[in-house]
Amino acid sequence: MTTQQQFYKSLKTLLDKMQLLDQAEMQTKLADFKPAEVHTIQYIGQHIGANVTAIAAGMYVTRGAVSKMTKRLIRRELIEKYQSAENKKEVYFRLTAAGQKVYEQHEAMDRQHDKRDQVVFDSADPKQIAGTLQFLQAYNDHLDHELQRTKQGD
Amino acid sequence: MTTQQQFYKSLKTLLDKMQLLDQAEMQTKLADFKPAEVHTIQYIGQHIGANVTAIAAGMYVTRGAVSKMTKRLIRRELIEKYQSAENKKEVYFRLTAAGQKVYEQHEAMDRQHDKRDQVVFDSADPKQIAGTLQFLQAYNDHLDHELQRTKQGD
DNA sequence: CATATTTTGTTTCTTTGTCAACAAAATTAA
DNA sequence: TTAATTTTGTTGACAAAGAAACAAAATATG
Repeated sequence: MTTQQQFYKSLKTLLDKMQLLDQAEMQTKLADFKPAEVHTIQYIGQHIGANVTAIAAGMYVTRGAVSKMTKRLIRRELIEKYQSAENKKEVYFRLTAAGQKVYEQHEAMDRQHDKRDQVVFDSADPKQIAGTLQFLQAYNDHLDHELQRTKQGD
Repeated sequence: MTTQQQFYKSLKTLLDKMQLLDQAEMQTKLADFKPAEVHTIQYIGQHIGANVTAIAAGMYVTRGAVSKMTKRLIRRELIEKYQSAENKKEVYFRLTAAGQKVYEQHEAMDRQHDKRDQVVFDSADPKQIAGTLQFLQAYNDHLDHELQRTKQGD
């Protein structure tokens, strides 16, 4: 296996495992809400005033997916939609009080996960961590360019 | 944003972007096959003799998902199922000639992706890459322990 | 300004996966 | 060995996301 393949596999399984752990906890602590609902609430909470297209781009899903999910969250009174006077096409969202509560519960869970994995960061060489972040950033930048290229090139 | 949060976000978006790029290419080069079909063919090609449960564990999906997907691949004559004399309960799979062809096409694509991203590995300090792999491995090991713990603990 | 083009959001249909219930086989316990 | 338990694979109902077609609004172009 090449270094690249090893890197990819490590990355992939790491996230798979995180998701497995997170999901198990979510089912107990936020049982009334589907993972995708919580995920969307989190994104809206962190990006107030984002429209459907922006949320879709940020979450790497289609606008259709966001449209459906926000509709559901509105029905469940976890978010509100609003529009501006200048632009009657775009739709923006904000959390309701109930949504804010879910948001905060999820944030608390996130901090709990950070604590759970703190030992990994504590026992690693700070230089190694910094190097890892730097490498991930470089890879991300490269893929941004590639995505840009495919958008134009085809 | 803490280092951990930064790390997680980088990881997540990196894989999102990879998937975006890969999917676009798959739709042109392996248009007759759905992404999940190709993915399963790849796993079976790399793990000959794996049963449903093993495939599910390896791909981080449920046995139900594997059962349905393998059924479809058998119908499309891309894989074959077989059983052993010793164990009449477990079901194993192997690629047909047609499946092998898809497998090889996908492997070729993978090598192409490696080439596409080679520049990232070439321009990074080898020590940084090694450190990154090491850190990812340490994190993976930690999560394996955590998963073990939750399986016992609840 | 008027028209063509693009952007934005929604909807329908399809794909993919989970969960839970189940039957058959294998394993463990009595 | 027989009975209880666990493992394995399958199925049906349902959840979530993608793709494509569409209408309304905004923007660009002549």
